[in-house]
Amino acid sequence: MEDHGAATVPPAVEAAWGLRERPGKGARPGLSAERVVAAGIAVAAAGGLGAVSMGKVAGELGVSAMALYRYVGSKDELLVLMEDAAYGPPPAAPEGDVGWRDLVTAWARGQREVLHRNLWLVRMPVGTPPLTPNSVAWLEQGLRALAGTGFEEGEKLRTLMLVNGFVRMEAGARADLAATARAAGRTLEEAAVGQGRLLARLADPGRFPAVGRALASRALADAGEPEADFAFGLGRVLDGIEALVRERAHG
Amino acid sequence: MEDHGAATVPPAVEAAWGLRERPGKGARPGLSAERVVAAGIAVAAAGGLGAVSMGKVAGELGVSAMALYRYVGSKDELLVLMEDAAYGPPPAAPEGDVGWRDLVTAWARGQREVLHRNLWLVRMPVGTPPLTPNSVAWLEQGLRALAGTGFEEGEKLRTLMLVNGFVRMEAGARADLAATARAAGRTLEEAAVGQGRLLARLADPGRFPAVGRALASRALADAGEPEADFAFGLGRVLDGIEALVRERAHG
DNA sequence: CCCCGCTGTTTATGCTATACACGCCGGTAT
DNA sequence: ATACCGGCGTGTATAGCATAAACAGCGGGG
Repeated sequence: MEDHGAATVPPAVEAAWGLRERPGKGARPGLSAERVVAAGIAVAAAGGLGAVSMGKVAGELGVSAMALYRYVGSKDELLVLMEDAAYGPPPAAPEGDVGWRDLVTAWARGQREVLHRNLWLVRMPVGTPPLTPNSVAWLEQGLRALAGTGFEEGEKLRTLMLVNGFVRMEAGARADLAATARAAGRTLEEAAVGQGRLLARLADPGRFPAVGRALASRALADAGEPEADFAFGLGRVLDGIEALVRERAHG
Repeated sequence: MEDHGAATVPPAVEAAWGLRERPGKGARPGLSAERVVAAGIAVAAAGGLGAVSMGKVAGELGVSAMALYRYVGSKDELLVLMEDAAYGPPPAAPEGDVGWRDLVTAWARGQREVLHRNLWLVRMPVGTPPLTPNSVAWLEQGLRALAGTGFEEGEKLRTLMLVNGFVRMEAGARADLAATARAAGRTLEEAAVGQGRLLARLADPGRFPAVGRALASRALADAGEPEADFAFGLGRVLDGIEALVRERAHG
């Protein structure tokens, strides 16, 4: 059992890659890891990530809480499997003669769509780097999108980190705004305006003149436009990448 | 008590701005919100954010758990106050005739330093948009840094979101790597290499050729260099901003 | 002077993850 | 055909969590 240097595989990762051995000796399982994960996703979709408890998930399946532990090693493992299942495989890359910019845009929008479909993903606590099958598939897709840039491999990885980070941040901000809006029973734009008014009440314009100026403009209402937020940020990021691409190609 | 449209102020926010009324009628308090928050930060610094429980924090102060509720309305409120206190006021902007790029760089590095000083901040669940005093002060500083760009106010806000998102993401990735490294008792670089070897074992190079290529290069070892990661990402973001600055100035 | 209100505490409730031991069932070896 | 054993789902138990509710003491304002 020489481990000497190789990191141990987390059980959750082994499960996701389907490396669980099924001895086929005893009684047939009445459940499956897939059904447990699906039930977990259902609970999260209905009540948010905070509503995911082993008891609730088990209730969804008409089963006792402890039964789940035959299929997932722990709650954390369940969450990792839920994340992997929710992402799913990346969408097919755009066909035809498209440049890296379109490919990366599609990659980012695909992730954004996933996060929008299941908002609980945004609140998922970050654990290990991507090691589950679909995460690797997304990484593969991203690396392919950058194939035409002439970047070194390390630069590609860092670039994807940057894009992914932006997508997650934007989705998080939107989820926050949506949550406060729902709590107050208002629309997204009303919530954004309310946040601005609240900030204006708390922040002394003498001490915070720049903040006061930003509040005086209708900037916060604009910030409630999620599509514009996303397009702006992604545009900046892509412009920054493009600058490096040009430098590599010409210099 | 007309609320008509103005969002209600979360108690945590009121507390942070020091708007709590002290009736001064009964017995003198033996504690203070500041001491509770400081104890919470101490617990988080020692055992991570997961170790922060009302009981542990109270124990740090030699007091019963319920006593804390005289000073913080809930655990969530305590976390918000901890976050605000940990960020503290932003550092002074660089003196002299420096451009927006240097100012934004200092702003980003300041945040990075805060996150590095208290790693638990990275795991902090995101709640409402920034409404606490120090958050507003950082926002003020960021807006001032962008004063020379000619951006509209909304563009400034979105730009700061972008930069802040990158800083948080990079810190999160580094914290993850550090956690796995510590769990395995290895250095950061060894952990990065271990992750790569693990990925290589799981991901079939036939299905994931681009990932295989990235692994074949020493890219993952490079990715273990946090300073290079940060500089690369921030450089891309700033280049993207600069492209828009030039467009605004010239067009 | 007295009492009200604020202090910290004790107690209790309900929820959480999960270790442990059990009864059961059915495929497999005999 | 039969016995058995390993995987299955369950019931019970523990420890930790946030927080509601009721309580004892003390000190300054009426």
